[in-house]
Amino acid sequence: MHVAVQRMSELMEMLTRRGFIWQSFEIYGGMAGFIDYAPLGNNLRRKIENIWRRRFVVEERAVEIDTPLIGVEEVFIASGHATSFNDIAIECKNCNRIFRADHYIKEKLGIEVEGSLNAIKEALEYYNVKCECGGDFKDPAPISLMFSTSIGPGKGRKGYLRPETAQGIFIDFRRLLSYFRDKLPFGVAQIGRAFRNEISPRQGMIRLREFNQAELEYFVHPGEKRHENFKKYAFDVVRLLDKFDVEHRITLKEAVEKGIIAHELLAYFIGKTRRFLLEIGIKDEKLRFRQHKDDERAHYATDCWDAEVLLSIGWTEIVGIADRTDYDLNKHIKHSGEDLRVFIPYENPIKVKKRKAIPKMNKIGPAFREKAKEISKKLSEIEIEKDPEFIEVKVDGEVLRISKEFFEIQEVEEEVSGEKIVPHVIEPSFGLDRITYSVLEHSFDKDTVDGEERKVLRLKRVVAPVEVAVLPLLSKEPFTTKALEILELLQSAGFYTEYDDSGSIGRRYRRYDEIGTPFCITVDHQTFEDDTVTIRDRDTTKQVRIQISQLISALKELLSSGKSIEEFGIPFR
RNA sequence: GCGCGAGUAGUCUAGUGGUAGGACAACGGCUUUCCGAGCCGUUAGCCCGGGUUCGAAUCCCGGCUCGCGCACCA
Repeated sequence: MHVAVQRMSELMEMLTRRGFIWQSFEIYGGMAGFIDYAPLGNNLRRKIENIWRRRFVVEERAVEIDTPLIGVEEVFIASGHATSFNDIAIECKNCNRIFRADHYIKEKLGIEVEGSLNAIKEALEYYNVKCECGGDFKDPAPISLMFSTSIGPGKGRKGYLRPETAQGIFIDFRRLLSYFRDKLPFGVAQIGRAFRNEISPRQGMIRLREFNQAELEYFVHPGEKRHENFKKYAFDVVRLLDKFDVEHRITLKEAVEKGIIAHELLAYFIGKTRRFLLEIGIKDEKLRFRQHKDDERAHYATDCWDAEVLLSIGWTEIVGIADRTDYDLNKHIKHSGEDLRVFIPYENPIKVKKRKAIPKMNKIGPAFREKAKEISKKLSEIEIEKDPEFIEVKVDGEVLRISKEFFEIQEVEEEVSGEKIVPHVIEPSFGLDRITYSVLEHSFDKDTVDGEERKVLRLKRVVAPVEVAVLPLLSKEPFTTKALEILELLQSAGFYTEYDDSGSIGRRYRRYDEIGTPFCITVDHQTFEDDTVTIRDRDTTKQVRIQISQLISALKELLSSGKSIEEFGIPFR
């Protein structure tokens, strides 16, 4: 562990010095839980985001949207965050320890108590609950994990900074459904900031108060939790830690068949997530998927698997893949009164015989006047079993007893062409800051070149924040002008480049090794004889000579593949 | 939020009440210079606020940040 911590502080030092990550508000003393993405870190995160987009949006029947960071209070009352994010805490006057009140009461007294402030106050008084140390508790008080604000001038309307991006998607569900022409399954992604007022943010980029999420909400028919592309990952061997702490190294197909993973769709996203993480540079041997224990799952999830990576601080969650079922949509149906169900047509419409009450409008009209329309509507909806003397209907909250003179019972044949269901949602939710940090830690390396220690960031080429550095061998004419010409050529082709003519060539190579630049182009004496430059590979430090005219196509191919530079030129030196 | 420890230049670090020093980095120059070479020069620092004292980087109090432990992590 000691070595790991040492490594981490070395890495953090480099990340600050070279411009990946900076402490926010530094000149005003800083504030825990906030970081600035410096130039290189920003670029790295963006590249990771873009690959995520390709894998989780472009390759799926999915779209990406962008909704406000501030949400009105109603959203979080509906989602449950306003209550579950307001845990009640109790603090001991004597030993100053803080507990979550409902957990503490359950543990000590074995009683389930409602999470409200009043209920907890009563319980504490009634049972005269004391701290483990014997001390008295202070009055219980809520700790809100959501940042609150007010919208508009004066008192305004209460709002919160969103604690997850997901709610914005659920709220737009009706619009999204019609965008997808009323057909399941479909996915909706959102990449953006979320906010949690953590009590004690720690460990640099790992627990932030403002952080970046990439979430996909994948809506499916509850009976069809499958994916047509599951076969792509079915035989991938994954490391699973199930809810009983049993470790498995098995194929996803087997895991589904044995019931370790609840269904194929979750397994699909586990497989897809794993491939994505490997693609951006997470080490397979430091990656596992851990199933949430029954008492650990969030208020909304049934089965939930976290992707965890091994970092210097231990196993750390970087992705959560949860089956949120119909929890969120049902909540919003209830609170907003909107119908967020999806109509699923049957393959063949079914004919059903039903006994129904046919309203006699000529009687109902005069008797009930303005309520008549509503009453007849309610009557028609009800299925009748026997011949009743009366039927009760609820109109504007009032229960009316409609006697049989107002309707007649008939057997009707209705054609049912489908049913309305609330779709379930599978949510892969990615913590981009943690992922970015994990990629950095898994790439941070040292080796020996010509007997000297070298720091090298072995980033995958596809995520490298600087893709190619252009270096004149000597910091003078005509090398500099030629190098600047090549720089411009590469910039206009869209590469992320750096130009550097400061210090000896060896020193410059080390600079770009340290920030993970995969390739260096060097303009040397021979450049002026045959229009070639050298390309140097970061990992091997080998060089090949290549025609300047072929540089762009060679770099494009090199950066999007794992190919060796030796396929693109003649070895040099 | 509690407890323990720490905070000096971009980075790392010496300095325990009396002029704040070094290494590396960065920048400029010299050197026919392909893997952190050398030489000369330059830039640059006591986390913030208050107190004690003739005098505070140093002692005391408070805050902030970082690390560790506890708690928290929907």
